[in-house]
Amino acid sequence: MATLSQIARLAGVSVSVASRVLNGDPKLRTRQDTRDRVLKAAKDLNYTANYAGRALRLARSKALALIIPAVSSPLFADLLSGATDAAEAQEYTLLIGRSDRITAGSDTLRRLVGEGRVDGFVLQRSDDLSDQALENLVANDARIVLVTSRTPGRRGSVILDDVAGARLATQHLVSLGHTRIGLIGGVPSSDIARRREQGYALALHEANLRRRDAWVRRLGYSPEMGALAMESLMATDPRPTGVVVANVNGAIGALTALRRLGIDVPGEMSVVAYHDEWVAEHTWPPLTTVKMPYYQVGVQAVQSLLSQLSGSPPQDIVVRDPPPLLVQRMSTAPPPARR
Amino acid sequence: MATLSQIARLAGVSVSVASRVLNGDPKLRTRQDTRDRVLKAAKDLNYTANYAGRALRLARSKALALIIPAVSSPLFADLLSGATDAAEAQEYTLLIGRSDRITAGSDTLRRLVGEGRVDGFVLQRSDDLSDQALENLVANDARIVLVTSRTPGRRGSVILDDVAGARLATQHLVSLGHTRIGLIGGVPSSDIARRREQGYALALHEANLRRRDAWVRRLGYSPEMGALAMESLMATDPRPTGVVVANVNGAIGALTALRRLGIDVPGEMSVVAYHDEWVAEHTWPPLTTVKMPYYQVGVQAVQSLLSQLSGSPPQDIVVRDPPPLLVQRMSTAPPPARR
DNA sequence: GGGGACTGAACAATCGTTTTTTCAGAGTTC
DNA sequence: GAACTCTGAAAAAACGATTGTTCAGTCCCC
Repeated sequence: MATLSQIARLAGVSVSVASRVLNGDPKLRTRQDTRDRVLKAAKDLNYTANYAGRALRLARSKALALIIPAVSSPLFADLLSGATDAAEAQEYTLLIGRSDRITAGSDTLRRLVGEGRVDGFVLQRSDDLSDQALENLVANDARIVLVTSRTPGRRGSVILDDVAGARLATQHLVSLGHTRIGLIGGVPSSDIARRREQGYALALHEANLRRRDAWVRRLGYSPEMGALAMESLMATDPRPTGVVVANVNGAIGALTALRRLGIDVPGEMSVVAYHDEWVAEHTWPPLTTVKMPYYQVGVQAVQSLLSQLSGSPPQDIVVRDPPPLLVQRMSTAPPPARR
Repeated sequence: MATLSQIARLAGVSVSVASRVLNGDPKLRTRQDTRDRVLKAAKDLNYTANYAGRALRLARSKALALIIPAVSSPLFADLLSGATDAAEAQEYTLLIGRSDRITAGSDTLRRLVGEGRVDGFVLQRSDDLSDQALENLVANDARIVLVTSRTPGRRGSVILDDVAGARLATQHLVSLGHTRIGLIGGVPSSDIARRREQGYALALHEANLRRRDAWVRRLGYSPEMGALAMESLMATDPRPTGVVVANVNGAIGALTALRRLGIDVPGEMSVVAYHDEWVAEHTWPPLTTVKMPYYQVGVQAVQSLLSQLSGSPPQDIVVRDPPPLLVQRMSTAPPPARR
């Protein structure tokens, strides 16, 4: 590739002038024809500023990392899109990494920033990464924004309005007439799971319904865990007539379990899932879900990170716009007539 | 972060010695205690070599880009894992990008390499990117390996044994006794789609079965297209009793269409999909698929790219190991009794 | 016509590495 | 003891970009 000095030589100017013209330095005084010569030379040689040279000089890479637990879940598509769009808008490059590789001993995060490969990162930690473990993994001064979860301390975060989302899902079942409503939630150590459970409890409370521990499972968000949880929930007596599953992938597993058990959905059991993704349209029955503004989380996370990079203190943001949206499909219906 | 010169100062040596000790330069002659002092200093200061400085000096970024069409499809999880593992093994960083953003006018690819951000990339182009368009998008000397598709010319490629895979899927239906077997394939302009159709045709030919154009659809690999194709296939008379869907996401859409039409799977219609992914276990009925060695494609692609970077000529690789594997679930069965 | 202000650019330092080259001193050889 | 060779390390250049400083010329003014 062409370098700045080649441009300068071709244009018959010094490197500094070339650099300033190309960067539009307002403090540069130059004749129009000099400027034109530089621009033409850059165009002719198809100039692109070398990334390493610039990064070295500026001590900034203009790159961010987005670390998410399961790149393969369609769920993250929105988050990814949002983050990409926001990064692109500021001419930042986005590196995507998997947080399932970020285990306690790993130095990936530290290195990414330590080497100056990225200026900061957006991290969605896996559920089993504790606050303490997290702090051990990153440098104290690392610029980082957590998404969907929080950590005590001075890190920034962007989370969903989990309480409102889970509440909406629960309210949907309530409004269909369900009175025995279960919850398949995340692992208890996760603040996300706690907020969703809170929303569930809130909706029950508002409807004067009894919240029974026997109807709550806290295993995690994978299809396998969803299936397991649903099976054990079906073994309770009386069993719930409707279940809120705090993650769509878990809900997909839950549907599979119900099918194995020969329980009709939504005839005998209604299922509503937290989060929406394309697969939810193609399950049987198609899943009723609560769509959360995941795209906006991606956007906000990157924006918040960038503002941290330019000196602002870390912020804790809750994305409430657009609000949680009930996507009604076919997995929910009024409860069966009392037996 | 600590710099090399800080290490050197702390260890009481010159920068050059510090650098060579840390890089294990075999040509360096040094006393053991000098070496020890350097290593200790590096450890104490928690030294990580600055990425930009190194990249600038070496004119290599030690980063690769993996560009795939739909990051959100679970299908790509394996490819991604393979590529990540292979890159990590060589201490390369992997950037993940979306090729749905790579349209004709885009200069992303050119810039990525032009800026020196990555040394080369692995590209799975979207189906609508022609060979010509592709060549326009990348610099002539860019190091690039195409995955799952090929291009005439001197680019490297790593593809699946699509003929064998599609043949296996078709053979499965044949062995169940189907004689009227349809194909829902990719768009005709894609070489991938052509190879899969070839495998389908081959299996039919081997079984002395008639291949009917009316039973072949070529719309693409999305759930929507799969659904559309299946609907139109069901309108033929006689209709096929089994269909090979050349992509699992399309097959998911096809199942949805069949459900809408009230056609029983596998009672009235068998569906076998090309490619496996976790969602296939959770559709209704669970999809019988042919699992292709996508992980290995990721590994090989990165390895092939790295060998290109170290001077070898581009290779065209077909991954045959492990061979296509039939994952039998519940969407296939013998054809209904003749009416 | 000499001093000052302005114009339009060049000069030079710097970022952190890597790597070739140079070099001082100690040891060896004849 | 002069001329080597080794040893162990320092010096210096280079990668490509940015940016504060310097500088040569021109114009204006009194």
